Amino acid sequence: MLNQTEISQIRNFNRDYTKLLGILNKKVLDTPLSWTEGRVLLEISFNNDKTPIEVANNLKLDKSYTSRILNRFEKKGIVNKSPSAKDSRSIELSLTATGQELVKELNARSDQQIKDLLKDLSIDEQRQFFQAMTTLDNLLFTRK
Amino acid sequence: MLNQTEISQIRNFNRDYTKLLGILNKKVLDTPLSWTEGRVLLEISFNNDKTPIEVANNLKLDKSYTSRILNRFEKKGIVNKSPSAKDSRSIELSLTATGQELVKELNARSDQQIKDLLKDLSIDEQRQFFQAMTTLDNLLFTRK
DNA sequence: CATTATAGTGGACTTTGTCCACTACTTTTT
DNA sequence: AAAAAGTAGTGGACAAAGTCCACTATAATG
Repeated sequence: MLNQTEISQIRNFNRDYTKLLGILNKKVLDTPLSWTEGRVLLEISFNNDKTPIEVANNLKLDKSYTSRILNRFEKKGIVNKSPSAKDSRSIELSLTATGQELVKELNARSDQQIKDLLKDLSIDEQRQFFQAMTTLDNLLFTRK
Repeated sequence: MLNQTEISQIRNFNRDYTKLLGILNKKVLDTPLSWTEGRVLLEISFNNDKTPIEVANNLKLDKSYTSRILNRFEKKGIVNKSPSAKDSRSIELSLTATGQELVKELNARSDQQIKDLLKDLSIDEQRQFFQAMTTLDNLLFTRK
């Protein structure tokens, strides 16, 4: 088991890392979308014909809140709502051309954010970074 | 330079990791404090006789917002305010016994959070985790 | 059928955070 | 020493983000 000092170091890292990502997000994400709106948009972009309730469940958002976000998106011409064939209580969401553009832009910005994160590292260090992150990912997520 | 796939992997990791920490925070932090309030409390706990403006600057919070949080803390008996000797516009903050207890509790919970994070890993894997995290920390923060 | 559950919506509200203006004091400039 | 400029803390007013509840319409279950 890890000792107290090591646990503190992990806590420090977590704090610093989330802070760093938060700062980069603030800087990079000067889009017309809030953070949650961005997540909703990306969630819809993953596969088409997603329903509002799926979005809400996957992102653990209140369904009422989600509904309002989607209304905004519709008003802004980012998503289309079409009645679901399977369940007439429900709705199928799809991105408009504008929405797809916005997704592209968000993705490009997120990529740039990562590049910024690594820009002061040498090629070799970037490889080390990637390797270490992959280790964490395997231990925490992938192997589950 | 890292390729597109690798960058995507990093983005995925970042998303998963912040999500994980967020969930743990929500679950663990069922204290009477919001996240920002927790940060303010810890900030005050680092060293005594900190002034409100120092707290606001260090945490990059609005000073007005900070002022309100501190008022709440005072009302709840978490911090004491005493007039600053050096600058009579200012205030020196200190934790009450209650406040110190709360800090202890927050720290214990944060430690527990880390332990929960690692609880499904073997000792050897925990060492791998720690090693990988240290590498990231060195590359991103410490060596700066 | 009758009951129970679910999808989406809007109203009302709370929490969180921002912006601005103000007072009281301090520091700097002249 | 007086005037000007800057700073610490506060409250009002507001905006943004998120929660809770009640409701309608439909679906699923027995």
